[in-house]
Amino acid sequence: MARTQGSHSDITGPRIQTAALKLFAQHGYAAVSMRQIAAQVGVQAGALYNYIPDKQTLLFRLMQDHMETLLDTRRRQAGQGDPEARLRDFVRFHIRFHLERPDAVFIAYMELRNLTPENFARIEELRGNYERDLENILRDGSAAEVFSVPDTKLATLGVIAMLNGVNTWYRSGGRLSLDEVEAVYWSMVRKAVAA
Amino acid sequence: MARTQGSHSDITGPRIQTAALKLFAQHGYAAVSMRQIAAQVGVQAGALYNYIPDKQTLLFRLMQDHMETLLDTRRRQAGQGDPEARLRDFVRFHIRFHLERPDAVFIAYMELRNLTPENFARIEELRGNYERDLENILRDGSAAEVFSVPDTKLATLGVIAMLNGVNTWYRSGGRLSLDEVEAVYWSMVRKAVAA
DNA sequence: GTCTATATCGAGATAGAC
DNA sequence: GTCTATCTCGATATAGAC
Repeated sequence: MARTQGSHSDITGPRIQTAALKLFAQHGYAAVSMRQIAAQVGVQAGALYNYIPDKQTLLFRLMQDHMETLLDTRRRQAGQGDPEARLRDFVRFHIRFHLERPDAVFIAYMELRNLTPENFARIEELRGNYERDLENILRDGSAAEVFSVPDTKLATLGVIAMLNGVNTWYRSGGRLSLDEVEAVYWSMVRKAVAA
Repeated sequence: MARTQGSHSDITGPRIQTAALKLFAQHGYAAVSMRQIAAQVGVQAGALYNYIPDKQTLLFRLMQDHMETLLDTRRRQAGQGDPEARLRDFVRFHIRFHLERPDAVFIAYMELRNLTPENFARIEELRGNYERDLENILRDGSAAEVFSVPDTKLATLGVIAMLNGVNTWYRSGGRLSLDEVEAVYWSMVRKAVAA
């Protein structure tokens, strides 16, 4: 029988994360109230505080989970081979991973300024780890003279910025398939860093 | 003599815009109160409403002013010549213009979702005008076979995304001068679209 | 673990005196 | 044109019953 009260600890926790992710991405962290999140989950606002100490921690955990999933997934999938193959692999991975979770990506990007300084520093450290991955590929390729970039750090930031742009316009079912998008961006990245 | 009351219509209007620009960029539109803006200006909150009908209109005007300044400045400075010269000119202009006003750029990018649908559509139209400028350069260059891009529209978005990234890390007095940054990005863009 | 009720606070916007 | 005072609303977070 349906009940409107009772214990749901197993499902309420994840549902809070999911609801907050969606609402923060849609309206922004500061514009979303705890009441809205609770309504989306189907509980009263007070019940949220059984799962999170406060709103700030909720935001931080969303961003931390996202960044750690990014790093873990990348670590497991990262290919070997020559620098060009590794770069191609990175481009493909980055586009695909980010297109699969647009809400989390959007939040991890747009809500940095709503983190406390301590939380901000922790997220930035994770982001730095990810960027170093690409930077190493570009440095190895430059050393092997298969790439020629005027500045390894700027090339890293430039490539990531270009790839991040995909999330702002791509919609599945649009003019281009995911494979086509990957091919187009790989073509531009490859040429941009080519010797 | 100093006075704490009286008429200041000539200066209060611009000061509201300046204060709002700074505060919105720093904390986000939704997180900034009208009282904060008023305090920065040096008036009481009620006085703001002699200049703006509401907070939403204040945000919209900031973004509209920014986009129209972008389009006007570009129109006056746009160079002629072959597609490669025009592309180089665009890259240089884009980086320089955007680095000169980081707060306005940040807001025009991050606060789109806080606009009403009508205001959003008007800003997006202005942004489309700017993107078409670059798109025409890439199309002309492809037709002349000095460029080779797999998809003109995606190349446009890719280049702009890459260039926008500069604003996230550049600080004057840092490792690279503005001229060096322009040279590095021009090198990457040129190669990315080269035939 | 969730509920209802509430404490405390600050938001956007307006009214009317000066 | 700016002030003070205030209306109305909703925010985060907590307390205690069930």
